[in-house]
Amino acid sequence: MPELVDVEMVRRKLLRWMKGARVVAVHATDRYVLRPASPATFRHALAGRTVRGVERRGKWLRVELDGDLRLFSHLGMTGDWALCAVGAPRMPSERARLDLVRGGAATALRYLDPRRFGRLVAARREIPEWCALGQDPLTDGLTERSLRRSLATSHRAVKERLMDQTALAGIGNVLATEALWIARIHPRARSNSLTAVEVRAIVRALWTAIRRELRDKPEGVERRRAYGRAGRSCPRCGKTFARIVLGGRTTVLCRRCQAPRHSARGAGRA
DNA sequence: CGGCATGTTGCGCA
DNA sequence: TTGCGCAACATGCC
Repeated sequence: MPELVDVEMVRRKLLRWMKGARVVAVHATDRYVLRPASPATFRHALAGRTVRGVERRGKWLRVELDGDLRLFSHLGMTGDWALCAVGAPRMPSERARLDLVRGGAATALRYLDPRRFGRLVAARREIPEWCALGQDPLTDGLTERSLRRSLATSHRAVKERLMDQTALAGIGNVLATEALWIARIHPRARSNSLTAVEVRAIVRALWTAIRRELRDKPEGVERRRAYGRAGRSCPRCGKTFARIVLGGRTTVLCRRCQAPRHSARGAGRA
């Protein structure tokens, strides 16, 4: 469930469910998801507090509560928040639960995460992971100028740079793969070798991909053009999509549309 | 059974 | 010191 757009959807529903509500009880027993805090510390920090708002930067959520407390939530690969009835039986993938009261009505929210790559952190100040995040396209904006600056300072593969959360926050494998296909840029192209025209194409492609996911969620999966389509044909030119591994992550590309730019010195293989 | 997965971190080796 | 590949983390699905 975990890229900028998915996390933004979770933020919106959390805001709807939590804003103005008071946390009356906390059930949290999964030490792994709460790491390194103990469940007791976590419960104690949250109990009795009222939710003021829910923010997001990149793939991190920050629930603001009174008394200057913040609940940070990262969904990892399979995390999600869901509404349930107070006292509902625990689900196998349930890692934490907050019982809430708002205007006399009692509800509960549970954090579900079968794979447990996610994290929950209650803290009185910002956490390092949050502070290290780069610009978030939706909350901070994303322009040709800002992306050019961020790409120019790295010679790593452009796809890895786009997914570097300290450079640009929220871009994951889906958005990076989609955007580079739309922009017709080879994922292994050196970040700082891109021309102004190419950077502009990536900015536009990122917005196209983000907008498409925002609009189509959650059925939009089938509308993806490159991600998850290795072995099928490129909707633009018909050539079979190739699959490579870049930075340890599966990367799908069209070798015709996304051919490496020719370099006199003989540039990258892929 | 093996392979793969929307994420992050840490280790060992250039 | 920096950068990169790779394994690990824990679990489900095909």
